[in-house]
Amino acid sequence: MVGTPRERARAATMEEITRIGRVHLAEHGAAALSLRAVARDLGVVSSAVYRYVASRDDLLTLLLVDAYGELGDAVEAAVARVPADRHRDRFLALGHAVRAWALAEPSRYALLYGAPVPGYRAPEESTVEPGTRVPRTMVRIAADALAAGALDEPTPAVDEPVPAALGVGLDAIREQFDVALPDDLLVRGVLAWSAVFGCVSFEVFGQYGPDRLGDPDALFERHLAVLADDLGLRAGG
Amino acid sequence: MVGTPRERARAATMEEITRIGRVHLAEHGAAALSLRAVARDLGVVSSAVYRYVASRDDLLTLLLVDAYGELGDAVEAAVARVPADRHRDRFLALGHAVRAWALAEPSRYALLYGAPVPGYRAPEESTVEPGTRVPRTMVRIAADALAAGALDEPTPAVDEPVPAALGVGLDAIREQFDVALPDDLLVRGVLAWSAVFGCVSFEVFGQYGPDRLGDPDALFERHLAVLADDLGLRAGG
DNA sequence: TGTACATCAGTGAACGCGCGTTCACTGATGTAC
DNA sequence: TGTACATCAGTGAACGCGCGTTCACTGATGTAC
Repeated sequence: MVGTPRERARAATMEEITRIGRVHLAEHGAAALSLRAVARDLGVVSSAVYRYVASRDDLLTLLLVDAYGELGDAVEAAVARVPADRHRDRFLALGHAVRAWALAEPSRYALLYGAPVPGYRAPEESTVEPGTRVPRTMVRIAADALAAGALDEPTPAVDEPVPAALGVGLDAIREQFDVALPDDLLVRGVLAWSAVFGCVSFEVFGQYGPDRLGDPDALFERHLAVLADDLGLRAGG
Repeated sequence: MVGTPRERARAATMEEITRIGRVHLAEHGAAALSLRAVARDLGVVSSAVYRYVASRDDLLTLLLVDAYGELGDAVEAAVARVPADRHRDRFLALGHAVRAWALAEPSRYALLYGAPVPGYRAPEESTVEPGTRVPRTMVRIAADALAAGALDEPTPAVDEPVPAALGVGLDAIREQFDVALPDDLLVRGVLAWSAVFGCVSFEVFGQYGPDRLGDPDALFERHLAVLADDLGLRAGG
């Protein structure tokens, strides 16, 4: 109970708009998200929504940040539930959390990781930070494992060092996430990151076909295990 | 020059519709694809398009099959350009071809591998076959390598055999693609498949952020190398 | 070869719909003196 | 404590737009005799 009654009413309406937006996203997808429909469900004339949201794109941004936040919360909570020295289990927990959230919220997942909404550009300033929470968590897990000496040295895929141009990109990651990981490991981390989301997207978006390869749980479990191996994460450590 | 003039005119118009549809897909995305807009570009009144296409969904299916076909052609041609006994290079060629097509045709790629278009269900009978050409090609590469004794035995990620329910799904793949691959290898194949598309989707859909990690070419190259290793594909064999 | 008929591409008007956004407005809630 | 004023949520009408789909129609192209 903070702020004046008016402020509280405003905050409540704001939350209600977010809630309704989530539902519409789930039912009709991002491209069909409409201010008028949200207004209808809010029980208010369409122009009234402009008191809360500057435009349709603004509403999309709101929902984008909301979804990134929820996914980020879910992933961080799942990882935190695992003891800090069980690095492989932390990685597996991250993967499971991403998949569970995506299966529970397919349309919001699609908003984040499907094709970009045509004609919409997410504003970087409000979107980059919430959008990097998952990769940040993953890089952190790898860095912790490395620091604890719990990482196997994987057979390098290529003997040559990474090209200079790629090295610059990797430096940016190290700086942004404040970790010190060698090039090869960082590249493997990026692969694990995109591979996890690749598997999840294939499952959520129906690429495995109508019969879904029989047992999606077991399939994902095995995939995570291979990716953990690629990172050098030992069982039990 | 086959068929009556009328039939040829019809085929030409059909192709023109497909061409215009591709352009609209590229410019506005699948959700905004509209029969009326296609009619406008075709220089014809909107109802005339119904002579060629039963509905908007029908047009989407047409474009879906068209895109799958073009991607399939590109991938198969790229793989065929590599000598049949250079299995790893064939796999790399597949990956490069997928990525090149996706970067050249981001909206059509999004139609195939982004989130499903809300409210649209692809008819299986016309869509499954063209949609499985890439995984079929990949499984074939692995099977050829195995048959030629050119596959390293990878360290198994898990010692236990795959669960029965997953085994059933794998049997279905073996039957559909007419290959005999052991469970573990097949699971790795599915991972490589979804990981390749995961990497490509991240790049095409902008998940790597505005600076794109510096050198996307080199990054993808390394990722492909790791995935090839995971399949046991030896360099040069 | 010529005529009667069938096929089919394309027209134009209409149906009912939903959309984002602006604008002048009413009336309730809050604030300063 | 009471009054004058400012703030702000919500109204209702309007703008101009695009959409999918149906329907009765015209007129050209093809076909059977």
